[in-house]
Formats: sequence, structure tokens, C-alpha cells
Amino acid sequence: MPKVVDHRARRIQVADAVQKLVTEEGLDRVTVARTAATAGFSVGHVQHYFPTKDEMLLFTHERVVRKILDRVSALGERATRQQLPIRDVVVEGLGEWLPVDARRRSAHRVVLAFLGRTVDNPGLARSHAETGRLIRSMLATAVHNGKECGEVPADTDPDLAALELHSLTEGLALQLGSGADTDTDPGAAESQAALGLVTARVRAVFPGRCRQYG
Amino acid sequence: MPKVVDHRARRIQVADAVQKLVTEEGLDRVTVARTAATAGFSVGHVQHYFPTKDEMLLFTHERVVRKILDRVSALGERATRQQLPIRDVVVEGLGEWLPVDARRRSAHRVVLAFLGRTVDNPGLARSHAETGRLIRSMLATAVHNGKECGEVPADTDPDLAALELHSLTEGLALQLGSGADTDTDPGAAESQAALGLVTARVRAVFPGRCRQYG
DNA sequence: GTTTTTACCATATGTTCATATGGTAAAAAC
DNA sequence: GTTTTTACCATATGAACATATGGTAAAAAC
Repeated sequence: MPKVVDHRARRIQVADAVQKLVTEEGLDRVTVARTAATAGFSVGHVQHYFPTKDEMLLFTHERVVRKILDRVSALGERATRQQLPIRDVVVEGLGEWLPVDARRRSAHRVVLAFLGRTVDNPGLARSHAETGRLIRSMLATAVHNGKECGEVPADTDPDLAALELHSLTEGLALQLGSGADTDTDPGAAESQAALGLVTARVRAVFPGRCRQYG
Repeated sequence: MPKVVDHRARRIQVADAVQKLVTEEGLDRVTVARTAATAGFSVGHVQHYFPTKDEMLLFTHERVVRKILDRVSALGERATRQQLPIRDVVVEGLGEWLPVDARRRSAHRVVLAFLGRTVDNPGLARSHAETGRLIRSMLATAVHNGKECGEVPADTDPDLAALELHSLTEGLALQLGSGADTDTDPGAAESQAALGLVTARVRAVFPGRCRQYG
């Protein structure tokens, strides 16, 4: 072996370049050569870490989604430590999917660009469906916990509530994403409206107050 | 001039071939040659009616969207003739955007495929934003009319309600669209859940009954 | 110190595709 | 009946790109 190299770190460097390119120019302007240039690598270097372009794209997509999910999870853990109302955690978690600032906008654009490819790429379609299921199951769990805690009425259907909140958020993300023409703050008013709507619907599902234990 | 030819009809034939290809194989498997073959034309023929591929794609996209909007409009007119409750019309109109049968699924796939291109195509992004605005304004009008008619409480914000219903529907469409792996009925159960959810939220916005005039 | 393995690179290759080009034919115009 | 215009076609052309190829160098293994 020559120089000891952190394989995963290199792949991430490449993936970051892909994300930047997708965000700024769209998925079909991503070429291996451009990615290499953006990352400051040679084409051969990129090839060394990703034998095929497809692998490179898939890795990037998975990483972007993973980063969002990790954030949401971290939010959940922080919340249980600090005994926050579930309702607030749900609002914050859903907010991670809205393109309301540069970071989230970049992630959203990547997700959106890949979403358009689910039509012809079954692997991508599966991955997207899987992510959706995961989100809804997290939401359903939150609703379930909310019931035990007293925030949610007993007759609420967790799965249906989860589907509603998830769909509403994704739909809003689409709307915000397109309106964001300028690279400056893209309609702060619209962002507020979207966040307000999500908050309102979450409050409708979680109308109660948590009974404090201990 | 030689043979008198209906220019628009030819373009539509080509656009239909594009729609078929996008639906079945995805946007980036659409080439001029494949489109020509699908439509039963020569490449030169397609070129004659669409000087550039971009024009061909844009025309197809606009046509698919237009067809949905026309259906929704027709729905609205039929409803005013027959004095149907606004609520029911809204549910049906929103239903046009859900991929619950082959026709709507095809349209949805086209919309979705092009949606992924809004990132790098400002024209497409504008068009998509425009369509969204149109849908929401139709919904807001429906809510407004519902107030005058007595179906909607006076303190409802029409724009906010419109945004909610529109976003919810688009979000549900995304979820359904991905789940539909098989070419058979794609999760009739999921379709039902989606339609049920839309119906429920529309009923929440239009809880009242229309006072009959005359 | 030789061998082997891995990192990394420049350039070659072959394919796919949009579009250009140089046509034929037929109908309208006059 | 000649001219012009439009419909339509087969094939040429050149660009973009993913991937293959044939390298060099450096470090570990022994």
C-alpha cells in the first residue's frame, strides 16, 4: 500500500462537489470531469473512488438524505433529554425538509433533482419510497407518544396524521423551491407562510399539553 | 405550399410520443430519434416541426399541464351548471393531480420528470411556479365563493387554505407516484388513503352547506 | 532491496446524440 | 408550365461524455 488514505473521506469530498454542482447547475450538468474539476481532482482520481458515475450519484444522494435524517434524529434525542413538547420537535423536524435557508435549499434541490429520475431508475424510486416510509413512521411514533403523553386526542389515527403532515410538508417544499429564483433570501414571506402552515397543522394534531411525569 | 397540413396536429402527435416515452422510460431516455420512431416519423420530420429538442420538450410539458387544467376548468363549469356543492368540485379538481389511474399517472410522471429539471432551467421553473399560482388562485376563489354561499366560515383565510390544500395534494401525489412500482393498480389502498385525506381536509375547510338561491 | 499494492494521472476510445446538410417531391402561385 | 414554397427524408458532422488504457510513483511487505 502507498499513502494511507481515508477512502470514505475522499468519497465525501467528491460527493460534496456533486452536491454543489447539482445545487447550482442541475443534475444533467454534472459530469465526471466537471465534478473532478470542482473538487480539485483529476478525472482519474474520481474514477479511482467511484468506478462508475452512477455509483457517484447514488452515494451523493444517499449522503444528502442521510444528513437531513441525522439532523432530525439529533433533534429527537435533544428533545427527549430536555423534555420538550413533542409538538415542537415535530415542527422542527419537518422544517428540516423545507428550503428556507441556503443549507436546506441545497439539500432540497438535490432531492428534487433525483426525484425527477425516479421515473426511470427503480433503485432511486425504491430509495425515495423507503425514505418516505421512514419519515412517516417517525411521525406516527411521535403521534403515538403524543397520545400517551396527553398532547394528542385518543381517537387520532397516527398513520393518517403522519401521512398528512408529511405530504403537506413535501408539497410546501416544492412550492417554496420553485419560487426561489433569486440566490438571496427566497421570499422570506413565503417561507414564513409555509412554516406557519406546518405549525398550524401540527398544533391541530397535537392540541393538548404534555402531562409532566416525575 | 405543398400538401396542406395541420401544423398543430403534427406537433401534438410528436408531443404524445414524448409523453409516452417520458412516462415509460424517463426524460433522459427521450431522444429526437426515439421520439420520431415512437411517433412513426423520420427524424427530419420531427425536426421540421420542432427545430430544437428543447422546444419539443417544452411544448410537451405545457400540453400535459394544459390538459389537466382544462379538465379542472371543465369540472368547474359543469359544477356551476348543476349547482353542485363547491366542496365536491374542489375535491374532484384536486383529484386530477393525484396519480390514481393510468391517465393521471402518466401526466404525473411527466410533471415530475420536468420538475427535476427546474433546478437548471429557469423557464421551466417559471412555468411551474406560474402553474402553482394559478391552481392556488382557483382554490382561493373557490374558498371565497364558499364563504358567500355559506359552505365556508367567514374567518377563513382563502389564500392560506388554498396553499394548504394545494401543498397537501402535491405532497400526496409525490408519495403515490413513487409507490407505484407495478404497472397494475398501484396500491389502490394508498390511493384511497390519499383521496380520503384530501376529502377530509377539503371538508374541514368547507364544513357548511350551501344556502340555495332561487 | 526487491516485490507488490495502491494512489493517482493524462490521454485514448467508442458511443450517443443534437443538429446540419443536401437532397426529392408535390402542390400552389402566377 | 415554370417558379416557389413547403413537407419530408437519409445521412453527415461534430461535440460531449463515460469509461478504458497504460502509464508513474510511493509506500508497505518480506
